[in-house]
Amino acid sequence: MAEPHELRQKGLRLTPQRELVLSAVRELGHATPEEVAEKVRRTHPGINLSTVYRNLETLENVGLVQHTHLGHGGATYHAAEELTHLHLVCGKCGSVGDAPIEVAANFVNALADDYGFKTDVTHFAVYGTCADCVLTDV
Amino acid sequence: MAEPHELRQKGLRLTPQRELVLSAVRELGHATPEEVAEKVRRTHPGINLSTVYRNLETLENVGLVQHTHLGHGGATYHAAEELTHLHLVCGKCGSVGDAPIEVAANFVNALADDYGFKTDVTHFAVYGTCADCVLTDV
DNA sequence: TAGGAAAGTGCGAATCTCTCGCAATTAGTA
DNA sequence: TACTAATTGCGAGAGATTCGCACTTTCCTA
Repeated sequence: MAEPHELRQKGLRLTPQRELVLSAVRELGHATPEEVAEKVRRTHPGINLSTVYRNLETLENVGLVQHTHLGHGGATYHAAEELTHLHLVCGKCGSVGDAPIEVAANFVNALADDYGFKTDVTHFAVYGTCADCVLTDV
Repeated sequence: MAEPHELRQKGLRLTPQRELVLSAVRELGHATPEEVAEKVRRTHPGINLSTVYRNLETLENVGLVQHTHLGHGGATYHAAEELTHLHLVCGKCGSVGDAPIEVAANFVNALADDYGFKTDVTHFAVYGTCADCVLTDV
């Protein structure tokens, strides 16, 4: 136990709520703040929604989690170490698929070369129609 | 004047509000519902915000306008015929640049070939850092 | 061309999501 | 152990969108 907790290494105080929020994000994979709160409440019923929002923001500032936009309005959070894929959101069925970021490598390079734009492909989802719905489509 | 109005062709009733919303979207290029309402109110002060929302949705259903997500929460609306470019949103300065959809052609094809996913590149913005901010960046 | 059904509008209330202020609590430090 | 600053809980508040409902308007039909 000589090594400091990862949260402490980032200069954050170690509170039960903070740890719970972080582990909830890690366990859930994709999660909205609301879902994180719900998950945390299973073991810690008293936790406040504001606290969840604030901790997600704090954890994002130190790089432990990141958010992406999968649709409509709400952001969804991921553990930073899992953000190695992009999201394929289907507009018909609402499913969220994954694809390795390498698929977008050429696209990212083209934007960098032609526009000097440095793209973060994981921040927004890729919207469209999934394979199943393309087939089902009338 | 023998040919029916484009709204009627789509099976919609022709109301002044509807026409105003549609032409506002066309004139504005990118616009949030709030901006559309503001624009319409210059000539038709009484129009209700609910009506704007409802008409945007209706017009989207018949394919005359489309919405995209440029950031945070709010959707922005475009006339369908103008959606020929993708949006490069800078996370630092908030600027929104354009790029022709052709830049994404390979990317779109790769997703189609590998995952059967039919991508609508214009629906979500492409997030990253614009050329100016990349230079300015420390 | 008048009459009426159905679509559309205005209005206000209700939701949902997220942010803020403030007082009480707690972690980490000396 | 005592102190200070960070953190939490809670309730209020802001912004965006949706909904119900009564009234109005469009457009089809006789």
